[in-house]
Amino acid sequence: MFISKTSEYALKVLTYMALKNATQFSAQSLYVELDIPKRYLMRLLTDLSKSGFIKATRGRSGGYIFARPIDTIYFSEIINSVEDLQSFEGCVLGNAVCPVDKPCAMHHIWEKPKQAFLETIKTTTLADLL
Amino acid sequence: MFISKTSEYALKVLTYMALKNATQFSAQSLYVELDIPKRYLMRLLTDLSKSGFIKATRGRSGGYIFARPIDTIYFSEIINSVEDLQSFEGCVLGNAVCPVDKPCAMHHIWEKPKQAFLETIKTTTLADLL
DNA sequence: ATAAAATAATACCTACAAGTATTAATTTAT
DNA sequence: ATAAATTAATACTTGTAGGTATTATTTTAT
Ligand code: FES
Ligand code: FES
Repeated sequence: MFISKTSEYALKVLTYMALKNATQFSAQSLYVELDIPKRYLMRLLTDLSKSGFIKATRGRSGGYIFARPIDTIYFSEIINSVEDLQSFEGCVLGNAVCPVDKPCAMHHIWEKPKQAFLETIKTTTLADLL
Repeated sequence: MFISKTSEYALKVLTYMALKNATQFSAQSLYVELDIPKRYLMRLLTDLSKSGFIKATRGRSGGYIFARPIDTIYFSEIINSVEDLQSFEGCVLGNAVCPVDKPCAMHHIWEKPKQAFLETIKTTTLADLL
């Protein structure tokens, strides 16, 4: 499972845009390139727009462009905008946070993969794809 | 998100049993210890039983015991019994597998956390908790 | 024998993520 | 001005993981 389908879509869209280096992307053009249900994609684009990653211009020759320099957009921020990143920080056996005094049975074993994941998404930006 | 709630429950049950070192566990006793909805837990226990991790004995003084030595039970096997481990092996951007010739934009970045996760669950058994 | 205490099977319900449909608003080419 | 091409808003539908309810089966203490 790892991340939600919507996170997957969001990453797909933004990584595509980051690599393609076009000035503007219409929902239609993204739809034909990426394998995401059209209407779902369109709503996602508005969401990503509201979240401040991209900027929409409406109307006949409209579309989306990045709203910020891509070296300021961390993967953690993208994922966090469509699902709760907190669920990754917490305990794998369900505690809201890892209690420092009394960690769960899996705490130690879980530490490495958990940190690898969090560190990767927190220290990597879209620009690192280039 | 990481793993499903059901995986979480399965791990919770089996790690608890592995550490507790009692000869037998009733559904009731597991219910009062672990924070899992009772009926859901009961169904899960039958599932874990069918999967061969534990063995049920019915009747008045029944309950569950491990069906195999716990140093043969890998976390990967537990998770795989309640959700599809394949979804972790595949591409983070949705391809069924990572195409060796043409990996996706995130493939390189994703490699480390992905391997950390898979390696941990594939090389660790319940006995390693002791 | 019978009742109690346990697991098993089956069916149903619920909440939420994922997906779809419809209509509105905005911009620009003509 | 008008129509076309785009994004935005809102509401609805679907699929499925998670959770509940009911009844059946099995075993053992009495
Ligand atoms: S306490 Fe459970 S993972 Fe840290
Ligand atoms: S091809 Fe996407 S993660 Fe490997």
